[in-house]
Amino acid sequence: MTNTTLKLLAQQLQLSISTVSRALKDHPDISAKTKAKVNALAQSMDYEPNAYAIQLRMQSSKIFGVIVPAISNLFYDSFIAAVEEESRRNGYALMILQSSHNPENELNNLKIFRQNRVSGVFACLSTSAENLDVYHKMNEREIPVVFFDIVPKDNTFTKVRMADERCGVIAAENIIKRNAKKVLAIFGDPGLSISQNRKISFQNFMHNFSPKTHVNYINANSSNEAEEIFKKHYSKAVKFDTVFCMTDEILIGVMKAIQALQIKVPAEVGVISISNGFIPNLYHPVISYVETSGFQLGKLAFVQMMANMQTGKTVNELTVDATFIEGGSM
Amino acid sequence: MTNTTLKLLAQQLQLSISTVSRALKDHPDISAKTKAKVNALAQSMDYEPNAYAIQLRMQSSKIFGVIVPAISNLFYDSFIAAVEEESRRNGYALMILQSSHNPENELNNLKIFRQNRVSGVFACLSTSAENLDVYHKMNEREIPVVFFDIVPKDNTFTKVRMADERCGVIAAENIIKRNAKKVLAIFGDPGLSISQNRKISFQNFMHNFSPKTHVNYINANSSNEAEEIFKKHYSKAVKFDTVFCMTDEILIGVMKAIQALQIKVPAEVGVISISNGFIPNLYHPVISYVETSGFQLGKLAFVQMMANMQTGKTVNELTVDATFIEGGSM
DNA sequence: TAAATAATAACAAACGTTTGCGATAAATTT
DNA sequence: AAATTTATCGCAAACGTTTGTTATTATTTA
Repeated sequence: MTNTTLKLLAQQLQLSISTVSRALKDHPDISAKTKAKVNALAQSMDYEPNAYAIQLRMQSSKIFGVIVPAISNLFYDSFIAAVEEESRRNGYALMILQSSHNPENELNNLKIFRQNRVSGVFACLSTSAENLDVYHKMNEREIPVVFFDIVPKDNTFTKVRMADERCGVIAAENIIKRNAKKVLAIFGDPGLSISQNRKISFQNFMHNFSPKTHVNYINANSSNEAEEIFKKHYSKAVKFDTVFCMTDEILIGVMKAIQALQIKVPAEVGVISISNGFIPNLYHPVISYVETSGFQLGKLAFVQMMANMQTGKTVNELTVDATFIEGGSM
Repeated sequence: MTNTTLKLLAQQLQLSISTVSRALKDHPDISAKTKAKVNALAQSMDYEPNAYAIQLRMQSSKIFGVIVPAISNLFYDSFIAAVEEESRRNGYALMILQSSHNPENELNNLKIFRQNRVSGVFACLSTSAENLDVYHKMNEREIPVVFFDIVPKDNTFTKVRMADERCGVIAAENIIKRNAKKVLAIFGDPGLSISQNRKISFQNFMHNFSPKTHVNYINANSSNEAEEIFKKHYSKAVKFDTVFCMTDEILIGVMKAIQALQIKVPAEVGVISISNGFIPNLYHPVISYVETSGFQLGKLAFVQMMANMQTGKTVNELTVDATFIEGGSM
């Protein structure tokens, strides 16, 4: 069965296509009687306007593109959920593609976006250092790009991200408050600016406010690695009394080690992490964490997108602030 | 800056639009020399075909719609990841919308899909008993619908789902193997067919093979509820020695109770669950589980979609089999 | 009553493609 | 050399909308 079109409706009603079109949009030129007839038939033939024809005519698509490294991810999926929610409220649909941390995929995805004339794109870089030509071209074409999470250094772009520095500081504050003597701090991929920001701010704060607290700084790229690191360091003579986990991945590894070693939290070891809250709530006691919400970031990104579309080109870097969520692990 | 079009290329090259179009698609009617010129200019002006114009002309959209209750979900996000992966390999893009378990949203989403003339839709019902008219209409319009996870009873539709009965049986088998005397079995929302299938098969198997094993059947709708249930039942005189968790949610609650009560797993209580594996791997020992992979389900759904599109209408119900993954909790 | 105005609806072009068909010139065959 | 085939390319219609302009009435005004 073929789709209902304006032409079909027009034929049935012995009206012109334009009249039908205007009637459907409640145009003042059309009489109430005609409008009623048109609407009735449209309803019964369940007419749905062809979005493609509309876009072709209107030159605007009501679709946003979203690129994430992976959809199946605690952080990104909540980001997507937020953007989807807002988009739908504003009459937009989403086209979501994943880069799998591969710049080549990212390029292909952008091509698809351009072919579909998306009204804007939310992009998370697949790697930190990357060729940004495509994005510059998008800007030239007046397709707003809002970068999130992993963003380029280039300041000609609009970016939103978590307040990573604040995260580091807040974590450090709470560690100091606990009166920690020796802490194990595990950070993520040192190649990412996120890691850098969090680490440096953490380090500075620690150093200034509690210079005598001994901190071991280590990097881990997987939860397994974090688990091993924890076990290795915990076997030393002078045990650390606090562990700081920069990511959920790291926290997972650490918690496995803690359970395996049957360590009491927070009595023997205090645990603090940076997270959106899902993982910390899986344990008893609930792990205290500095909240970085993908959901909030999504909301912010959307606001920026809309601002960009209206004001032409507001270039900006906005951050969503971090807050400390008290669990029972400190 | 305006987008590059065939017309623009044609003007620059002093050729007709049709020639440019054919050159770009390597049509035999066009000379090698012309093709070269056209391709060169297209490249330098980085021409991208307008997907909307193409769809309008071709009456087919290369886009699939996906409806999930929530994107931010351990199961659905892996389903989406799989579908996205396959779609991209086959030149399709995805339009993902979430119903938030609300039939009204589901309807709106379907409307958006129709407006965008998607080539097919992957749908997860927001509630079990639901008006299927819209879906019937899609079938009439020859838009293939593949239901997944939460599927309608109606057999005129194509459905893919986990082998829920097998899940129940496998879980029961392993509980019997453990020689359990008293078990606490916590199931999810009794309104969903998933819960029913898993519960009935579990119950039957238990009853036939180990009629003397005492089983408490309880429903829980959230992890908090599961935690309370566990605590309440564990305080009784004759303690259960094994707990079965139908969902990740339930497992999470149970594990919080276990940690709070400092119960030894598997010595004091054996734990088994149904999961895609993420949550079970967060604990030490790793929880044994019957695997239900959203990723695999996604792959299967895609295969079905393609089959449907080619053969016209293959109506079928396919299931992805379940396997037992040994952790250390039994 | 004639003229002007308001109300209603139709015409037609445009958005960017694809593609059947026709046109032209060159190359080949008789 | 005339006739036919082959190689290239252009014309024009169609896909389903939106919208500026024009045409037709009916209504009001002078």
